[in-house]
Amino acid sequence: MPRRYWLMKCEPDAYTIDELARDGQTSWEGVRNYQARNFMRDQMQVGDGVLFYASNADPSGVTGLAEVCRAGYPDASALKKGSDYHDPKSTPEAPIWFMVDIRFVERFKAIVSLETLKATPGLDAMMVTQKGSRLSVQPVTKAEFDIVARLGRRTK
DNA sequence: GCCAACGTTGGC
DNA sequence: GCCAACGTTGGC
Repeated sequence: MPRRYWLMKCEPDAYTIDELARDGQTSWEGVRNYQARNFMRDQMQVGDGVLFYASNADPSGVTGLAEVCRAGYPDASALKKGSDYHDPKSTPEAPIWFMVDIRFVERFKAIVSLETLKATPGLDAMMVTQKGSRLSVQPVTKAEFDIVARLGRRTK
């Protein structure tokens, strides 16, 4: 299967590209949306490229690159009583929620802001640039991924 | 902090 | 299975 590309959102209060750089890799726990879950459970593969997106930030935008280093597996936090992410409907036998692991690849010199994404030709179809798009794990094309990576590497 | 857009829940 | 009410997301 060819390498695929994704955009994953996270609020800076929860996790940042700097923390990923420090940790090397992390488990993407806590996603509680079925569409996003399906992508992680069914489609994301080791080696897939990830645009790391900071949402609810000032400004919001892509702060770096990551790579899937473990394909979808059950999200243990859903089973943990007392966890913020606990879901009583999920059981070890029939887990509802899934996550992937990602590893740090690159921290952009400067954030590629949502404003920039919206203004860049070739990125018009990206989900994240559409109004009302709330999906926290989104597919992106290789062309889109490459454009954003180039924007992130340029020195202003 | 506001609020529009969206996803989920639950009564019927 | 409809849809109103509710909770959440996320840009601004």
